[in-house]
Amino acid sequence: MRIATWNINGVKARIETALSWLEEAAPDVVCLQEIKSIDEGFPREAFERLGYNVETHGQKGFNGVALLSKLPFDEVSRGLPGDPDDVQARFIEGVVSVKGGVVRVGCLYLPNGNPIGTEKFDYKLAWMRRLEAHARERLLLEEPFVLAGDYNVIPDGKDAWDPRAWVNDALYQPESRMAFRSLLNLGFTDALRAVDDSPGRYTFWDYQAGSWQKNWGIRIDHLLLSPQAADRLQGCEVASHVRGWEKPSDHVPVVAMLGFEGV
DNA sequence: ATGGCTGCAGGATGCAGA
Repeated sequence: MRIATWNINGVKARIETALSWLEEAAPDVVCLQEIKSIDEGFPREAFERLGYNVETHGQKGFNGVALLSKLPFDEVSRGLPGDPDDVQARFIEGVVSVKGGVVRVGCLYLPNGNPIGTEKFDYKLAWMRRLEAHARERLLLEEPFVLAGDYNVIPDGKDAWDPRAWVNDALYQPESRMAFRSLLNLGFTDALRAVDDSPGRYTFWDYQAGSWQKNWGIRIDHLLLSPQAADRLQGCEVASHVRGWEKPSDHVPVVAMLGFEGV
């Protein structure tokens, strides 16, 4: 089973690019972030034509997440628990059945948090505490569980072309990185790092300043695997070539391969 | 390398992103 995460930076602006990659890579489950669309405006038929079941959690203008799956969803839930006043659409979770069990997938768009020293950074850290609490609950289920998305966290210096350029950025603050480590230390496996610990495995290149051409990238899109999912891990790849396509997102897809009977 | 771009809402340009 191929499970992908991709911040597509606007589903309506990216529809042709998205469909091209889905046809090329044929992932079984896809976590999309920054759809920037309300549910009613999501071009679901285009994805359904490729054989996907579609579940969205959108809002007007910004944010928004979606799940695509070739297998039908047994359950779907929208929103991250822990703050009923949070109106930002940044989390959706679904369960699909495979032979002998289930796979649970959480799709997240973690707040950027810039600039530091403002309520935006406080919101980021609070959101990460809520995510950890939710993840802790889900791990009790002892299921294959994949928590995938745009974490907006650069975990390590080797995850940036020039870490010094990020020292005052919310994505690389010690508090952000510690919260990510705390989440990992619940028992998750960073899928890419389980198969490749080399530097330069970036998932984002800014639109500005020729960042792609200069390879000024960062790694901020991650798939975290529960022990039951990590046991199935067969590989993980960053589809970096997609950044060079026409009308690209500033993020590229990351795909983890999990072995299940039949998929 | 603190944004030189891009998408969205709305119908000009301001906001948000990372």
